[in-house]
Amino acid sequence: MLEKEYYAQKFEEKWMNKWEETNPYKALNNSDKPKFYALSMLPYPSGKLHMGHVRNYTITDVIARFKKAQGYNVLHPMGWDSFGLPAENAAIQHGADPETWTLENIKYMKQQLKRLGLSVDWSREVTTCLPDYYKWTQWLFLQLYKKGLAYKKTAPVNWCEKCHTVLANEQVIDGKCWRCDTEVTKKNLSQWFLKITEYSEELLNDLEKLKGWGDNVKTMQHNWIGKSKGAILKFKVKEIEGLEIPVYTTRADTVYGITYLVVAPEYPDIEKLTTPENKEKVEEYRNNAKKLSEIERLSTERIKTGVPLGTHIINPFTGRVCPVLVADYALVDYGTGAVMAVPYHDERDFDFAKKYNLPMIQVITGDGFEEGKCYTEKGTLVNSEQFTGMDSVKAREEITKYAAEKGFGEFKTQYRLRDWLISRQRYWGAPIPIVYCPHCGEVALEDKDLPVLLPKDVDFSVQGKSPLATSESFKYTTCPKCGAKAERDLDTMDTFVCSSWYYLRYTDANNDKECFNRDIVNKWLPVDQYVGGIEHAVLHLLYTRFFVKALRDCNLLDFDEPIKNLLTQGMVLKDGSKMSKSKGNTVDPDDIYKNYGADTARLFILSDSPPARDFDWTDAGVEGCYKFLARVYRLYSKFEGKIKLEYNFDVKNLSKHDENLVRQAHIAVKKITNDIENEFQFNTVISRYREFTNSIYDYIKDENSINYDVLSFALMTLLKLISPVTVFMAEEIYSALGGKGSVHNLPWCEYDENLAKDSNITLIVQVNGKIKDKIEAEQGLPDCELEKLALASPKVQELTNGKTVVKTIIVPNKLVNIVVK
RNA sequence: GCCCUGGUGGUGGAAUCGGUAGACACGUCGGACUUAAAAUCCGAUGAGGCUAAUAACUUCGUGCCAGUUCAAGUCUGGCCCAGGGCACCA
Repeated sequence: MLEKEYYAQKFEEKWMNKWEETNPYKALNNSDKPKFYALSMLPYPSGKLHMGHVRNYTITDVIARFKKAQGYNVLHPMGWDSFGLPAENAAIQHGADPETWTLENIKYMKQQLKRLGLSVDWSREVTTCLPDYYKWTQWLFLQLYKKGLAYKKTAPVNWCEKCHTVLANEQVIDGKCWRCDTEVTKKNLSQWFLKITEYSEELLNDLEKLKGWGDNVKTMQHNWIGKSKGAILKFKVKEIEGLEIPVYTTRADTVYGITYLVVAPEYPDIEKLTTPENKEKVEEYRNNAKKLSEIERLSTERIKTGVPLGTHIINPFTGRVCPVLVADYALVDYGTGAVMAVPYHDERDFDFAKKYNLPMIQVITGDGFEEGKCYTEKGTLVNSEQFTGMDSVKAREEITKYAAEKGFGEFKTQYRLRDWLISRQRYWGAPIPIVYCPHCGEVALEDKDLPVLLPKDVDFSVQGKSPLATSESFKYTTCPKCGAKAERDLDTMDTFVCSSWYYLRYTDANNDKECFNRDIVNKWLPVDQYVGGIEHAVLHLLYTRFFVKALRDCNLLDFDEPIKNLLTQGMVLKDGSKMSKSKGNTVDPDDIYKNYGADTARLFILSDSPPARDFDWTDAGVEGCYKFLARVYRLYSKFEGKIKLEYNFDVKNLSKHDENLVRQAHIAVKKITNDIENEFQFNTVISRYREFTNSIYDYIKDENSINYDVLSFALMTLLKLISPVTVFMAEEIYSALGGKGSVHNLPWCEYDENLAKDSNITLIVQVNGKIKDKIEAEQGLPDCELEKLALASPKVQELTNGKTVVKTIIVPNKLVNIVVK
């Protein structure tokens, strides 16, 4: 029996528990049905679910349920990205064990997810901080290592003083730590890197294959990879025999305009290039540069400074002798760390040359060129000997060719992308499975030695070095090669390594022999629909693409891209601004479950805004959705006992009144199906629910004229349409009406194209493109009939009277436009 | 500076192909029911003009300016603004 009024709290938990017992959402690794892999970005177990999670997982859940109803074998898994700093910081602050803290959070949040009614196959749950998972993270690291894709090197790396660890380039946002906003400094450390740059070209080219990704994400990755085509040119140093300075340039066409050369303060040969009389000034300059923060140094506003080194280069094209200077506008880690300066045709060189009174030579001219002003556009070469008169774009090619022939240059493609630094000086991560032996050096562990378990006897409070160094039991081991006493690597891996392959593990989550079975992973991948936040555009979403390509080359799987379709959902705002604890405008999902039920939360978070846009959470909106659910529920409650699960009618014999409702049902099915298939426009889907519900209310206004077969058809259609969104209410109603099994196992509704439109049309009558009349007419009248109808309109006659009809435009079933003079 | 996304009522947002701009809601106002309130149900709601009028009619209206077209929120060109990304990248 249904209650008289909708009260979600009475039945939501009942169904949650029932589904827990029966696991109706189990995905099968062998099924005849076509597969559909619906994936959400896995949560970090921070303690409680927030509304961003609710939005993310509701979207994925509705997609998964829709596809299931359409007959797909759906894989919709969930897991925990559970290594990372917050657990460790909690350990430091409250003396808790990071593992206990994390697992407790998982337990709580898992309950919250279940309460949200997700159709997740929990038998495939993955927890990245547990040994049965990180064993395979370590194993995969070793595969990359063996393939030469993981290497250790000493380099200046990004250091966050607050997090006490290094960061990857992608984790530095505007010179600050992505996690805590602390300004990042540089440190020289020996660290592990993954060779993502080996895949620069493929990562860039394959973006084109990703038709199901938004342009915003693709452009971000495109910019991040930052490909540019140019040339390396080598300049002999006049004072030092055998020493050359190579530069990278995209403007080889301007070589005849070079008047000086600039090297970065960290340029390796800088000391050789400095003459004794300049030594003091140069060192002072370099020390100052070191002190400048990354943010200051990267500011384009800053006035450019530099000092001469005292040495010179000879321009091989002109024989001209040009001074070499150090200036911090040259960057050591891009190109060669040295820049050829052509002040007349480069803004930066221009500013710098003006400040220090360095000479300028014009070598390009073109439209908009002005004497004495910097000209950076394309044009025609001047003052360039045999290249004078050549188009500048062509000259780039020709001059580089010339340089190559003469042996002082070559073509060069440059990328901005850097290798991925994955060492972290923190405890709560997967240990790096490498040991250092005094005899054998760097040695990879063997498979049988995995996992390298995290030790418990650790002092978390150490700062500036890895906490693992404080564990004697962990630090010392024996060399797998020679058995001598050896030391382990004391860093852990970036958590983004763990999250780069979790969705592969879902396909075969309980396999304890392999990280995943090759056939199974090939079968499920690529992910058909991935849903998550845009903030991972150049983090997770780039790393994971690299990972799959690397694992393919390690011969572990057979596809090139992991994600076929990507939906990046917008943020959840509260009353127009970002939800945050400091502003005190957060909404706790538990409160919503308690006061309105999970169905209301699900319905509301999908309404109002399309998924990709930001969503504004308002109390009034929640209230409105709750009322709508109550309105739907009342329909079923009111007619309980009269609603038939099996109904029977022939549309041809129905009254206009009945036929109209049947049509409204078919229209609703058609539009809702299309809206979901067309970029998951759930906001309009929910509008259609309301429209169709309003139609049913219209239909029942006169209780005496109700045909219960027709009404049952409409109500059962509505129930099925709404079931992916309001999962509990749909099940409750279906069960109360005596439905067998679960409403969530019913197939999706079909529609009849002929019935999915109104029987009549409103013909729009225009005169000279302006609407003058609207006429009710039958569907499908021929053009000549429509024209007759339009011309018969009194208003049209009034307006055409005494004028000539030039032409008539007819759009079938829609519009007639009469053009008069 | 370069790139991406967007700009529609008081608000969130609708509008396959160029073909009724503002679906569906929120809000507001009014009505029914009620002793009263809540809930519910019904109705009005882009701006202006004309009007006794809520009827009829009419003008304007999708960031701005042009253009194409019988017809433009939608297409083309040029701008403006907002949000996001990249950037002393040579």
